[in-house]
Amino acid sequence: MESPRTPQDWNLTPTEAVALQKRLREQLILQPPPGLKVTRLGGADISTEKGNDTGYGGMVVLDAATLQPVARAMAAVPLSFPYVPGLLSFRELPVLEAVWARLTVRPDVLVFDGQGTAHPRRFGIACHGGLLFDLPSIGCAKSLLVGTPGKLAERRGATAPITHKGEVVGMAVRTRQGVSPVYVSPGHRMDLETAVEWVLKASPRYREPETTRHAHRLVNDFRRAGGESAELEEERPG
DNA sequence: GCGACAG
DNA sequence: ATCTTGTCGC
Repeated sequence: MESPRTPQDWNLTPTEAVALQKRLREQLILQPPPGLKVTRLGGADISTEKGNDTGYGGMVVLDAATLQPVARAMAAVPLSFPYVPGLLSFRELPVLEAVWARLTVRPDVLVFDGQGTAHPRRFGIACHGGLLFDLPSIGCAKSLLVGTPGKLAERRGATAPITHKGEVVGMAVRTRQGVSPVYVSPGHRMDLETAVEWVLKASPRYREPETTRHAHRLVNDFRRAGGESAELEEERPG
C-alpha cells in the first residue's frame, strides 16, 4: 500500500516517475478542508548553480494578515534527478523534504514555485508536495507548462481560465496591472477558487506572491553563502 | 515525425 | 534554474 506518509523513494527513472505520478494523483483532494483558517502562508523554492549538483532549498512562513516573515528553514541537498518538463517535483522535492523537516513553525497553506494541476498528468510539484507534506498547497508559476489561458483584462485581479484538453486546469491571474499574469492551480487539499484568492492576497504589490519572493531571496542568499547560515551553524554540535 | 516544454 | 551589464521606463 502507498501512503503520502510513507517515505518516498526518490531513486527513480523518468519512466518510473511518470508511473508514480499517475498513481499518486488518485490521492489528491481538490477541495480545501471545511472551515480552513489560514493564519500562516508558506513559500518554497530552490536555487542551483551552474557547475554544481547541489540544490539549495528554503521555505519561508509569513503571517497571512501582514505578510511579514515569522519563520524559515534551509537545506542543501545533492540533486539526483535532472530537470525534465513535467517531472520537476522529482528534482526539487528531495531538497524541500529536508527543509520541511527543519521547519518548526508550519504554515496552513504552502505555495510552490511551479504548477499544481496545470500539468500534463494533473500532478505538478504543488500536488506532489502537498501530498508529501500533507497540507493544503498551491501552484503559482511564472509560465505555462500546458494549457491555453483565455483573454484577461489589464486590471489587477483579472482572471482567465487555463484550459487543457477541454478542461479547466488552472487560472491566469493578473496580480499587477499591465504586467504578465501568474498561473495558478490547486495542489492538494485545495481548489482553484481558494488558490486564486490566496495568491491575490499574497501579491498586494508585485507580480509574484510575497511567499515566492521571500523564498526566492532566501535560497539565493543561502546558495551564495555556500549553504551556510547562522541558524544551521547553531544546529551543528561541536 | 515535429514542436513545446514549470524550474 | 543559471550565466551576466547596462538600460529603458514608471
